[in-house]
Amino acid sequence: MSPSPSLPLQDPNTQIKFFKKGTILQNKGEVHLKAFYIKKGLVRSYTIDSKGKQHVFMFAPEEWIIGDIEAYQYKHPTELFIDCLEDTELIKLKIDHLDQDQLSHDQLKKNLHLLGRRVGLLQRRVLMLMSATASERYALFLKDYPYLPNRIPQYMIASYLGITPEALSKIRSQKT
Amino acid sequence: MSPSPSLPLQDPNTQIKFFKKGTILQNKGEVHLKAFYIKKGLVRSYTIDSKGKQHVFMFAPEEWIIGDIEAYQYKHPTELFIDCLEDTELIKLKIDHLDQDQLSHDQLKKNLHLLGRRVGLLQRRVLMLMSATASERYALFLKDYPYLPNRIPQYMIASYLGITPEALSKIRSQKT
DNA sequence: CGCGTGATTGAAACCCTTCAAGTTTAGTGG
DNA sequence: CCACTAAACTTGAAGGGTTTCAATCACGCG
Repeated sequence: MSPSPSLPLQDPNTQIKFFKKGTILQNKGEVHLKAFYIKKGLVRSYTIDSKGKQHVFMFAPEEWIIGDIEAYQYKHPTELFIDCLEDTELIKLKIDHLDQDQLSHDQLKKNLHLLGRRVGLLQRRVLMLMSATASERYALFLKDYPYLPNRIPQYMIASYLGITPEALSKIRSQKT
Repeated sequence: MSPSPSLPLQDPNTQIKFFKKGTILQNKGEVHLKAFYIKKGLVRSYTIDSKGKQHVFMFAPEEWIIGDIEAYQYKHPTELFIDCLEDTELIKLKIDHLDQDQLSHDQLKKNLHLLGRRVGLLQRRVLMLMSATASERYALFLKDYPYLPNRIPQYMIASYLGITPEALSKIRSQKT
């Protein structure tokens, strides 16, 4: 799984901003949605369900874009928190630049390509969540994102995979 | 969850085709991918995993588009079967028309909108699969697609929800 | 050094699956 | 239109993979 193509959605006069590890970039319930292009560092989006449990929706390392397209599309407050897992350097994007009129033909095509890749990733994820056991999920994660595990605490990986930290720990100990 | 916007991706000289219930429109492993705009009827995509189990990826009733964007984006043979659950009237689309050069500005925008909605749906689905119990999943399905249950066999709904037909049957008997 | 966060390990509980049988429904041909 | 057969749904018992809960361990950092 390769990263997103280079910098679509870009507003010519946006500037790079820096945030320290732990900074919350977006809170659940916000209406003015944001999207971020990550230049350096690592960002995560997650939700907290009705039972108070966290679920990691995605990780965004260098060259990825993160945001809540669902909330934007369906015009409701976001379900997603977004925060920095490392000191991060990013570009703030306006999510509604996705399909605005003034965008050039080329920019539209770039955005299309970007969304297409996102759809592809999500399709894989859905099929994975429906068919794979806990240890299969972890194996797939290692294969798709070999460079990520050492940058992310295991309990967050477990959350991304839809299993508990304890289950992941046991899987890892068996695999030796 | 409302249907897709009216007919993007359209090739002016494509024509409507008719298929009988049970017709397979696309087989797993195919390389020349197809996409379909459903005018009337009901179509489904599904995969068969390494253990031989079926998993319904999506249902496409009237005004929806169905295809394997993942396989198209990442240039590999499709994992998805596509077949008709009812007698169906559809328009065959070329999936690589998504971002082709000759498309007009307006068509590109329509396609962007379409993909945006798809991303939104998939995001909801992922979070649902990670956080919801079997009976919560069924409740969400009824809420999002109230018009579908009486057109689809229950074992396929169960498959879409990532649970067994038996589990769904028991949930339904309790909810009385 | 000590505290806090994250990882590990084990036992019990649980939800869902699996397997099997029986029942209902739908489709088809006579 | 009925009879027959296959498909779909239901129901129950047993089993299993994960979760939950709790305790312990490891480690980085002030």
